[in-house]
Amino acid sequence: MLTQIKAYYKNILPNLSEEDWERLTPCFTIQQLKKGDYLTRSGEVCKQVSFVNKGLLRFFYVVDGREICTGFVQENNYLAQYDSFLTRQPSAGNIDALEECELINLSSDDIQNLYKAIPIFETFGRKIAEMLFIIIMTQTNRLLTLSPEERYQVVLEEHPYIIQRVPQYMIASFIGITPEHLSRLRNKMTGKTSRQKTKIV
Amino acid sequence: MLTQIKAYYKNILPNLSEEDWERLTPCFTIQQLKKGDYLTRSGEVCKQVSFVNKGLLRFFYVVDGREICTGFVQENNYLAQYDSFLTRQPSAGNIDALEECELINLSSDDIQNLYKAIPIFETFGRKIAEMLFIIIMTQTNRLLTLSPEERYQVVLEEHPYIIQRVPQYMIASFIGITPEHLSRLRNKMTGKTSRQKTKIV
DNA sequence: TTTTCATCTTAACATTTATCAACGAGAATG
DNA sequence: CATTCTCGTTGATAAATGTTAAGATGAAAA
Repeated sequence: MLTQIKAYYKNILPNLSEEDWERLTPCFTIQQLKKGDYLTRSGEVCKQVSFVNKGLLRFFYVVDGREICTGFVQENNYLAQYDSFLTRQPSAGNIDALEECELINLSSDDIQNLYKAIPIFETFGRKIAEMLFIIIMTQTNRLLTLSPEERYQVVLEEHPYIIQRVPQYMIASFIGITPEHLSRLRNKMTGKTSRQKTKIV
Repeated sequence: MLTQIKAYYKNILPNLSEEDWERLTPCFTIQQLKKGDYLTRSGEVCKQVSFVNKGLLRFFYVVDGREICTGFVQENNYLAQYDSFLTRQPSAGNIDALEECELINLSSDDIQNLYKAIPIFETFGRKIAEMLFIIIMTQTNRLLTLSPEERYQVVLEEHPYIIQRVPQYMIASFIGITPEHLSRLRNKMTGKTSRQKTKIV
């Protein structure tokens, strides 16, 4: 059960001792989600972070009755409604399961205690925050510097798995266009020789 | 000289001891920038973080010969080409001074040493990363969920100082439109009664 | 199996936004 | 003072993208 998450911690914290790991594991709780289940809903305060042991989830907002995806998280990554988690304010976003999921959770309270009790865990928190920052900054930069077609191309190249597991209309909102428009772009792109254009990030 | 930055640290780390502060200050170096000077250039690896003691700077990319602003940082904030700083890879972005600036710098090497030497400094690093994450995540969400007009409205409401100190064409690229289009939106907006629309984040 | 539902595609049309060019105001410079 | 230069505005036009509606396909459900 904990094989993957232990490897994840060891990768970020090569110096993590067996003792510290043993102090960590009692804090873990397991959560199962079925396809379509919500992990967090708009208006809630997020009080945990989840390691995705199995499955795939999405972040999304509902604007004017439409769902807009802002991110996807698959196995072997950490996931939370971080804005809400960090600010302790209700989030406007939702997270739900696109597939059957198995999560390993860590509560806010436990995390705060771990920060105090295990110095190296503070490093873990910092590195997670730094990773998330880079991911989200990359996305922002792409929204501002790339065309929709280029953004789709990047998704294809960097996250080929997403194409397999996520409906196209979700990808469309993720790159900031309508499903119909993405369909046309795809149609236009097929058969093209690989282009070289300015790519930021 | 260090009044502002000390208050900044004390705010983030209320428990910061006078001793720890004294170990920190020798690492600071002062940098002056004139309007138009670059702090970091595309292609460079960022090896420091800067506290803005005075002035205003912008992040920007050059795409197809055009400058696209992705952020602004004014006095009393930390600033760096963080993607490059964290990954130790060359950045595609630039930072330059929109006004005469005074910066208080901390080098990568010193930061790494401080992480080891002063445990509470690790907390500082984590909180900075968390703050940056929230800022940039908010921007991404707005690019995906708000119209250009709404995005401009948000800038007006949240950063009225930016309007005063930054040329409009930079604001335009920051919210993802052309200067001409922003000019038209502003024209259209004047005289309107305050609207209430769905606002995410 | 049949039926329903979700997803993707396509077309016609509308709207938004970009492009290109010109002009004017005001600041900076000589 | 005259002269650039930067910046914002406006207009005409083009391109990109959204909207609405319809149909096709295949998966899920009855």
